[in-house]
Amino acid sequence: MTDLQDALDLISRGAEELIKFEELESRLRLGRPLRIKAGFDPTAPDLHLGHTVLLNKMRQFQDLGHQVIFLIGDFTGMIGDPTGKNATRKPMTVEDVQRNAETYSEQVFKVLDKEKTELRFNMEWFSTMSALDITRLAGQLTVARMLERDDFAKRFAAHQPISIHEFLYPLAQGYDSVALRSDVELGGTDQKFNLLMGRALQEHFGQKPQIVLTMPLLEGLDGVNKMSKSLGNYIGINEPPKQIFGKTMSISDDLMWRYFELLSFRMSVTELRSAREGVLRGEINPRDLKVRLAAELVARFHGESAAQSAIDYWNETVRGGAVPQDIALKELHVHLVGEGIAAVLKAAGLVPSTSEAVRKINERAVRVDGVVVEDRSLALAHGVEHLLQVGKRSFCRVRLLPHQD
RNA sequence: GGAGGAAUACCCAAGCGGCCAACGGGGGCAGACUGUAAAUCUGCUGGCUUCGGCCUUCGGUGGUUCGAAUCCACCUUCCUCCA
Repeated sequence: MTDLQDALDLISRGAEELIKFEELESRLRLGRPLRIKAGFDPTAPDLHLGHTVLLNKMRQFQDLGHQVIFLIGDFTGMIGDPTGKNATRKPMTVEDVQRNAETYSEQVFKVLDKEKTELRFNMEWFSTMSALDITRLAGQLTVARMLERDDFAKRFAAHQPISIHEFLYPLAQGYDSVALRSDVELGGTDQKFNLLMGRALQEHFGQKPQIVLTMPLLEGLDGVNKMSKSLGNYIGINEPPKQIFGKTMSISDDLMWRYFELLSFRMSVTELRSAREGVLRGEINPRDLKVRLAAELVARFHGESAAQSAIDYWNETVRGGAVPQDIALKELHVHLVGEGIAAVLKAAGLVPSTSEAVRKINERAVRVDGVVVEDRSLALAHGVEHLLQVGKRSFCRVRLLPHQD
């Protein structure tokens, strides 16, 4: 009984919506591994933490002993989830799909247990369907029901075009659940309509409707917009350890709780609650919690030792203000008549322009060999190695050499 | 097809003949402080510079003028209303 309660707690952690809770409860009681489905577009992915929210949930199901199905929508991907653009997507070749599937695997199995994951493609069942089959499938749904979907409703009300084929996407995604006999389907909140479609179709095909679990969209580093590559507010799972660590440390104390809830495996819900109280009482420094979160994330994608060295690096450079050890030496070719400091900073790539360099010097943000530069006419000698620094975090070791000509 | 309106720096947005490299906000960067790269406060935010200045920029192309982001013509793109 407590096992069941623990499972329910873990499954609901961070979830936006669970339809329906009682169904999940009774299905867990069956004692058999449930089939957990989540679908993904066959695009070439470059995953960031936002994507891992869903993967984490899948992983939790795996840890509870359930069967996770990673479905690549190579058929649905050709339709494209309705966006209002009045065109079907360009068909992908088998090779495209294969390549993208591999790119997925490289990243996804940093979170999921590969051995316990069933990888499927929905072309498996759609490629053999006839026009008659599809028409019959479409016969299960009414236009009115389709128009309940928010973006369809809006577009219809605004007299914007909706192509017939756009109706096929939710239909196809729903049918995937029938083909896979899924017990639970996971998706982002934006997927709710499609996920519910699975319930409707499964019922028509005599199956028990799947439980629908939606996960929220993770906010990006700014704490406001959802994490996305185009906004640049993301932490990529393939980023180097120091970057993952640093970016995590830069989130606000408020946002940290959200990240813990959705991204951490190590901090249980109860631990999290008491940590929160500790911070409120001023007994716990939020920084220390953030360090734990950052370390956990680095460890997940790069291993424990990388996490430890990221912590050490952080303590030395950010907290201690020390100069990092591993700064590459750059040899710059400059004119014989001593080049001004501003030009050298630009050549070293520390600032985008000499004007910016001059500004930074005026802001007393530039150091050469640890000494603040006061005079922008400073010229560096040739042959000697110098340590340049702009702000607290940008370093470059340079040696000036005479220009070749 | 007809009638209006709008296009300004990374984004939003003022300016409507000289005081405009262009108000303000966001974002970004830096400084101070701190318990972290959180929060808060302050500064900076086109390029080049021998620090005197110089050069390029306000959708595009021409024009008017001593002088244009600002006026005129044409072009391009977007939005709104009518059919």
